[in-house]
Amino acid sequence: MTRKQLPQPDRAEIRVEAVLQALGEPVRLQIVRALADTPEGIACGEIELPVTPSTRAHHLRTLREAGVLTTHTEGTRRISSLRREDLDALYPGLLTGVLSADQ
Amino acid sequence: MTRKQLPQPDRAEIRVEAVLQALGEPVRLQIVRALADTPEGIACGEIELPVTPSTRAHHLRTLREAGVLTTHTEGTRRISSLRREDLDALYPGLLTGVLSADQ
DNA sequence: CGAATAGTTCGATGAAGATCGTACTACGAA
DNA sequence: TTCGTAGTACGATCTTCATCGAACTATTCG
Repeated sequence: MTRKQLPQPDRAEIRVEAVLQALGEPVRLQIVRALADTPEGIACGEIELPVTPSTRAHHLRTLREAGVLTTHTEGTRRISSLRREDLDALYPGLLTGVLSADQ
Repeated sequence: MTRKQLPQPDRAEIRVEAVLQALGEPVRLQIVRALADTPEGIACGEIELPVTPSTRAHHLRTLREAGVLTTHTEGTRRISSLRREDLDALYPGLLTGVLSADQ
């Protein structure tokens, strides 16, 4: 079982504009909410989304490049999880606040 | 001196996607940072911004319609201030987190 | 190996939105 | 009432980006 970390920005490279812009898109926010429910990470394809696989890949890349989530391969699957520790360190309260929004 | 509140969404009407999208634009984030420094509100024109007045008006409208700030007239001037109380109630920690980002 | 599975990349398209200049409105001062 | 100031509204333009289908990569399984 191959296991590899996909490229992502270091904590110091994360920019708040990119994070906010990434979170400000409905589909991506839906992804983030799904990840928040499963701290151990989840395979991209298992999140139910109203878009095609290619669009899904685009959004996951955007979130990863913004520093919101981290992804590693596990065989043919890609497991993503929130970079909660980094985000909480950089912007304490932000993630909690976003996720506290009812629906 | 005329004084009038400009139309804005009720607290219950504020949507987190709109807030995040509004905050995820560099010029608008600059506006929000400026407002955070002056709780008593500030005239739009006094915020130094790298855009023309019409673009500035566009961004202020976007922020107002998203529920991020409130604006009232004071003579010919329009004073804006953050809707900190509403945002903190809806998304506790969000604003603090965003503003804690260094630059 | 070959087939199946999970997911990406690329190019095209259409929609959203950031920007500007110009024309306009509202208010206060003279 | 006329002028100046503060700011908005509108229309045009240009850029960004969400979306898709099709082709591709990588990995596991038989």
